[in-house]
Amino acid sequence: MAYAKSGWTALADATRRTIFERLVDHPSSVSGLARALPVSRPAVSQHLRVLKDAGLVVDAPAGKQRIYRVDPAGLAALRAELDVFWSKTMAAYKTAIEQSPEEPK
Amino acid sequence: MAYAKSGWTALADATRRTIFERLVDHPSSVSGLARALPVSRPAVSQHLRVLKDAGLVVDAPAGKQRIYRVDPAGLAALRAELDVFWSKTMAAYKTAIEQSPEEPK
DNA sequence: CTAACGCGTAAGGCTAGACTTACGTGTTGT
DNA sequence: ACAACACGTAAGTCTAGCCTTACGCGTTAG
Repeated sequence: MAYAKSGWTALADATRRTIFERLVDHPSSVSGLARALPVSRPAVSQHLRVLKDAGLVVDAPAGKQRIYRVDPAGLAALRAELDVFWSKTMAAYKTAIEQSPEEPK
Repeated sequence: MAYAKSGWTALADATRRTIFERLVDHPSSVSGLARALPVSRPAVSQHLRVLKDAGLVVDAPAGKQRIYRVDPAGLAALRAELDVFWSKTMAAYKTAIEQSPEEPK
C-alpha cells in the first residue's frame, strides 16, 4: 500500500510533529488538538489530512466529533525504512574500522 | 546534544533524502553526488549543510575533495525518537484492545 | 607560479506549503 | 422545527526554502 506522501514529509513540519506527538500519547478530536496549539482549527484539520494521507493516523467519527489516533501500520513502515538506514550504516561502519575505503568516483 | 535542526526536517526533502540514502550505501564527495542527481553542485552542498547541521552526516577533507558519510550518532538519535513513538503507540494499542474488544469485519 | 579542480557561500527568483477567514455539511440538543 | 456545535474545504496571503548563477578560497598538478 503506497501512501500519498512520505511519512518523512508528514513529520517534517514542527506543528504537525507536535500534533502527532499528542496523538501518540492519546487520541484526540480536532478541536481538542486546536485548543492546545497556537494555530486555528482549520489549520489542524489540514495537518491531520497530511498525516492521514501519509498513513500515520486514522480517524473515526464519534458523534459530532471526529477522533484521530495513530496508525501503527504507518508508524511501522517508517520504522522499517529507518532500520534499513541503520543496518546499512552499521555494516559500513564496521568494515570501515579495519581498512579505509576510498571512493574516487 | 541538541542539533540545529531536527532530523525530521532534514529528511523531509526528497532530494535530501536521496542524498542521504546514497551516503548510507557509501561515502561520497560533493561532486560525486551532484553527478548522480538532477540538481547543481551548489544545491548538493546546501543539502549537505542541512544534513550536517542535523547531525546526520559528517565530512572530512580528502585532498581537493571533501568526503561525506553518515553519522551513526545522529541516525541513532532519530531512531530513538521514533522508538518512543512506537512504544507509546503499542502501549495505547494494547490497552485499547483489552478495554474494548475489536469487532471483526 | 599558474592553471584547473573541488568546494562553499552570496544573491536572487520562484514554487510549495502553512496559515488565515469565510462558508457549507452533518450531528446533537432544545 | 431551529440553533449550536464539530468538522472539512475553498480562496487568498505570506513566509520558508529549494534551486540557480556568480564569485572567492584552498588544494593539487604541470
